[in-house]
Amino acid sequence: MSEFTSEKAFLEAYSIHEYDVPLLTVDMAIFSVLEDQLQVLLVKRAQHPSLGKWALPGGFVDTKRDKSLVETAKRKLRAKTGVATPYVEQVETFGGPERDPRGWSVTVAYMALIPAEGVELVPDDASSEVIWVPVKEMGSEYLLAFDHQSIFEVCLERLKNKVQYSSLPVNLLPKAFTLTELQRTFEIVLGQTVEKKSFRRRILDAGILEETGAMKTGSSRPAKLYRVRPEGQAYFFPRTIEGKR
Amino acid sequence: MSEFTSEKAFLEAYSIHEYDVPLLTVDMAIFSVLEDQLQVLLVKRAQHPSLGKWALPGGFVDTKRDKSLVETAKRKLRAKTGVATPYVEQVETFGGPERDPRGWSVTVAYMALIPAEGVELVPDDASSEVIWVPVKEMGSEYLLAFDHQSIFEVCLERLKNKVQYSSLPVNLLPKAFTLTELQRTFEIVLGQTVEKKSFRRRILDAGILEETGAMKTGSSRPAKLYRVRPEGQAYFFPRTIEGKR
DNA sequence: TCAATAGTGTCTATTAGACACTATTCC
DNA sequence: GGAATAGTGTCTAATAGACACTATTGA
Repeated sequence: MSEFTSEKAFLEAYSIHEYDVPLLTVDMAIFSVLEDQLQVLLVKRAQHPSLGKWALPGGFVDTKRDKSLVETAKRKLRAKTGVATPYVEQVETFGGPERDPRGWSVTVAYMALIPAEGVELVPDDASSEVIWVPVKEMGSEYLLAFDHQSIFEVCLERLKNKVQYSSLPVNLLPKAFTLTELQRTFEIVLGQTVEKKSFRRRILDAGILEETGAMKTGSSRPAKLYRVRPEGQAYFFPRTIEGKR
Repeated sequence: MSEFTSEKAFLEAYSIHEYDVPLLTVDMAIFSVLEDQLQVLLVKRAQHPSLGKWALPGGFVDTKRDKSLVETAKRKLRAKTGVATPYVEQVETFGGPERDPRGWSVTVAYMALIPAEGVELVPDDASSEVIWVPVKEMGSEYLLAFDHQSIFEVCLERLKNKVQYSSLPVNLLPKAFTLTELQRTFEIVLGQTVEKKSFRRRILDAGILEETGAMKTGSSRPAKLYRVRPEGQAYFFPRTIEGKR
């Protein structure tokens, strides 16, 4: 049993600095679709360790300001992209003695989906450059710091998997979009074509969209513009997209 | 840019104790089926804070011994139950300034599924009692320390959700079992009955089981005994269990 | 009128649910 | 033979894929 008789006495004597605690960071894979490709945001580190290497954006919890881990993630994302209302989802937490040269460390990995339009990438103290990189070029062109390559891969896998049975990709598009644009976005993330009628039935029957009333004109026949219903950010379908038989 | 010219100089001067780092723990919801009920393992805390309160088992990472977070989780589980090869899955990481009186803290929550038979619950330094509690009694009978009630609820929700489309419940049974026993286990976790033929088709067509060759006798007509194929621990079905139309 | 894209009608294949049926054991 | 449980045959309903079809615009 404890040597302290009351919890109050225990807490007054408690100092976290007496223990060998792991380092804790939050990192994120921020995805968007630009130029008909799924891309991920990378920063060039302006600080030790791994100064000058590419990495996923992230950093320490600000225990003075952040009220939760997702707040830390959103704060980092807003600093880099200016986007205030991203779709953010916790993916997995990684920990071990070897992943950071400073010692036993833990990182809580998030993925975020944001629309590409209107985003302006801004470097800060922690990063000298901020860029979009097509996910197809990851692993070969860009060598990431720490274990960020494998964190990225886990986030990408989660995204690709979830697209099979959820409406997540709506978060990659601007507020109003056509069904064809939405289908194209699904196809880009899935890496495979989708049958038009099935896709439209699936999305429309799910009831996650509503017509804006406006039309998108320009090419040929105008298309209806839709927006996401307030609660439609993450609908889960009872079946996965099955693809060709 | 950094005031250090080399990463080596930076690391030599680095001390984690100069920073205001969050506390990090690992907690887990260990599930099993006993007496035809889904139950979760609770411990009575033998240490401050919240000494004497019920809690999910867990604790600090041992930076000397643990090579990863899941190792920490498995070590805690083995200490309480003696089970060496549980099904363990990371669920979510929670963090915030209010969840622990010692300050900004983070816990990585895992859930585990273990067969009930042959498990002997053993208290240790950190826990004066270790018990199984039916999940139906959680929230009313047992008030948990910290934010463990909500962590438990998230783990339970993950489990119930995943049973809809995966073969996870096979991990709640002993090595050999009949299809009726497996069906009953699914029903207990789902909280709803399942149609026999549909269930058998689903499981058998998935190819995750193999016959042991032995039969279970005792009541009336003997039933074939099955075991999980090596890679069958977590099969994902393309559709969810839909229940009555 | 033609090209291009939006959007629909409808058939087929697959699979989960329903449920009655048969099979094998113990008593 | 009857109770009890294991296990099957087979029809129906729901839905995703296939794909040809129609609709509406600009040039």
